[in-house]
Amino acid sequence: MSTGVDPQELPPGLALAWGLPAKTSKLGRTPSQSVEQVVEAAVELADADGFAALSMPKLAKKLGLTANAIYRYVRSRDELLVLVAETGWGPAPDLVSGADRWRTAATTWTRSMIDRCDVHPWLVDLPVRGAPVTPNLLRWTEVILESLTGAGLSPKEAIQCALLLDVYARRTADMRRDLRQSNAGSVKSTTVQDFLLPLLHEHGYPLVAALMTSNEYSDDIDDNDVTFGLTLILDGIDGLLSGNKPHHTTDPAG
Amino acid sequence: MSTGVDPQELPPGLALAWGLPAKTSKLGRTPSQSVEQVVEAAVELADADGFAALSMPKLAKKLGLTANAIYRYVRSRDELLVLVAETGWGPAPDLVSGADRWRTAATTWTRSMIDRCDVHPWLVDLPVRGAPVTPNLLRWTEVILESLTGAGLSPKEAIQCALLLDVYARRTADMRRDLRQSNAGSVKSTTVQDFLLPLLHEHGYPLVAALMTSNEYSDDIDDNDVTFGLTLILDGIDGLLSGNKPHHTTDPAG
DNA sequence: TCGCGTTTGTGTAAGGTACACACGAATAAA
DNA sequence: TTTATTCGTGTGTACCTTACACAAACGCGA
Repeated sequence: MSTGVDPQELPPGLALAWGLPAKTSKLGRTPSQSVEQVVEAAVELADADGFAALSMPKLAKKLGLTANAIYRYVRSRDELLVLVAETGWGPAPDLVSGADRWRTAATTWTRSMIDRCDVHPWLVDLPVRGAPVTPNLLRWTEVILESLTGAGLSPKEAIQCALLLDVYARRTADMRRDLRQSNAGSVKSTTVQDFLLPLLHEHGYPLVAALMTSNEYSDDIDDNDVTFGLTLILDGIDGLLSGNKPHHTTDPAG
Repeated sequence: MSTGVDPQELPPGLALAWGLPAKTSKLGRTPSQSVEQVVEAAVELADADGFAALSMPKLAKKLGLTANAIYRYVRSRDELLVLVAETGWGPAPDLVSGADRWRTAATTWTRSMIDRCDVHPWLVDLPVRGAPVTPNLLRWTEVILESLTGAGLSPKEAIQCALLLDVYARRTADMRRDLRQSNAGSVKSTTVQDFLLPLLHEHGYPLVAALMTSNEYSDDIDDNDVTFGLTLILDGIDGLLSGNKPHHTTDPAG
């Protein structure tokens, strides 16, 4: 079991995420909510109105409490966000095992991340404080590490590659969401293009201007686009595995 | 020149970033500041105390004004942030030209981004609303597109690859900063490890646990690490260019 | 069984900060 | 003088968080 570490000194959410409080005393007034219910309500709130709407007063109102009462369940808003992230990402996917199936595994993993961001678009907005420390998020890390090290990568290489896949998934989901709503601030907007295109031609941005006019600058991200970038990364990993990198071993500039 | 688009309807910062106000009338009270001075002060504020300290009241106090007065120079906080980003990233690097030098160019570009994040660590914290629309940021985009299309990539491929490099640079800088400060919340903390390690072993996270104990999970990101990931991406691009992708053309799972 | 202290949850109120706006005073050119 | 523009004061709203008092529920002793 766990050592005698004081939960108070741990980072926000760590103790709660691992179910550590272990509320033994059944004394006192029974809580109207549980931590799980609070987090669940927060998730619903973010699902409905976006990450910006996830405030303590709004959450309290949704639960029929005052803003203050929330702090009996979580110590701070940061702690709540950690738990919300843990719940939002949910359990990690099951990946196929076997050294020759690492491409399938990595693809599944990355697409699962993007899928989760489609389910909970606010996942992209959650601040990332550092390396994951909660069960679900650690499981996501564990399974991709298992696939990559199983394929022959060193632990350190595996982390680097996992990070690359993670970043790629998040950013892809982010852009896809931005383009999907396509509000007035988007580059797709005719007003923006009318303003920007003359300036681009005048100040020497031929490539950006061409992309903008051909609408390739802000088109939707479809499945093929995801596959494209993913293939590129996987090919890079593959080169790393087979050791026959096209040009060099350490110097990327050449 | 520009068309008759109403600057009011443009996204925040767009008009100001392109120097559009063109304040012709010299009537009325002379402003005590200029937009450039306001933005510069905001940059200094963020440099000194981090992105969180970049608030309108604090900025006003630094300039000897009230919070309200700032809104005479920028329409909203979002507009200020757009201009701050434009100034913070600064001018794009000059890249070597020539189809056979694209690796050098891409490497320079990526390392320049990371360098900028070392100069202004808060750049990573700035929210990204969508595709860049300001002169400096568009120049960053233009130069990398020039290198990649010059090497033989299609415009759409070039954008995808540029995005990948961009994401890699930002995330690398982000992690490096997080590890550099290495505060109590970090995984490096002994308290966290004392709490987490038994749980990891108990619940079946052998790989993460091994990495954490060997301290490879939270080590600093040195130059070799940056080179590693960059090489991987560039090798992926190289495979795209030469058309001899190791395994497949479209399906990354295979 | 009853009462009491203890423990715990909740509400009220308040402090502190931030973004943003309405209005009038101050300023300086035309 | 007229007019346009900046600036300060004051206001309003919203948010995170804490301090304090009250209310409820349980265990224990009488």
